[in-house]
Amino acid sequence: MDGMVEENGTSTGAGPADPLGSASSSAPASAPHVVAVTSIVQLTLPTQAPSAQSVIQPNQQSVIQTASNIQSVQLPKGNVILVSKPSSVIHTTQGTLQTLQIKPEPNSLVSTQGQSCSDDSCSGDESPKRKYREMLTRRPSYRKILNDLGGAEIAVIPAGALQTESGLHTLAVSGGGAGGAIVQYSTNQDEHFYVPGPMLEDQTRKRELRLLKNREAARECRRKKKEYIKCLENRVAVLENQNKALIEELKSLKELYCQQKTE
DNA sequence: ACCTGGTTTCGTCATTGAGA
DNA sequence: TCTCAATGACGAAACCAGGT
Repeated sequence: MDGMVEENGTSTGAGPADPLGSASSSAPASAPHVVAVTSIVQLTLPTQAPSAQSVIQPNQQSVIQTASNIQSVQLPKGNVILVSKPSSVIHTTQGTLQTLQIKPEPNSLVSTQGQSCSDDSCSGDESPKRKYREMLTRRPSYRKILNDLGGAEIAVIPAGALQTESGLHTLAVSGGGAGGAIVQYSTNQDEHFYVPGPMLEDQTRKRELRLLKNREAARECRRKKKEYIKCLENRVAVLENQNKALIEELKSLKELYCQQKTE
């Protein structure tokens, strides 16, 4: 899931390619697209509190990163936002369509200008992929967190483990200290083995740590995945609106053409 | 109230790719 | 080569809606 999502942009990267990435460039390239629209609204996003409605949430480790904040804009029904793309064959002149040009912030991975630095296709001093990774995933390691918490002492003996119940057997317990052996084993396949000796105790501790980390990683991964899907759904809605507007426009142009023809 | 099939959530394992 | 974070796959448990 390395694919990046850009609002109305092209999806790049080796990950799951944006299934909708080509939707905005499917218009015939031969004839310039004249839309009955009025104004172009250029919007530079302020660094204010984010809208609660935004699908793309800032300040979280997210698949979809924003430079700072994202604002949602409520438009009256029937209006459509076109995110400006220099290469687009769609041009606006007058009418009810509005174009948003979102000025990219230096660190933003979200590009609405038809270009993105979210993958290898972008040349630069540093690997964009690396930058992306650092931005998205760098956080204090769990080891560091555990150290900060004071020693990473993870208990390996569950409550009641000294009883010989449910396949859990006590062999022996030796003296305290760091090298004190935890001497238990389980006959259940899925249970962990607790075998005497500091080295194996260390192995057990490492395993617990690994499981803890992976648990957290899985949670985070699922959160990102949900966010990604949300964003895709959002894009579907945007593109559907766009499609509707284009159909309407085509209709009116046809009517206009027929009128002029009969005159 | 109980059953059942579908969905969601969570933990774990295996694998992969990047960085040291 | 080793380590580690990310993620797909899988199974188990929880949850929910509809039927009886």
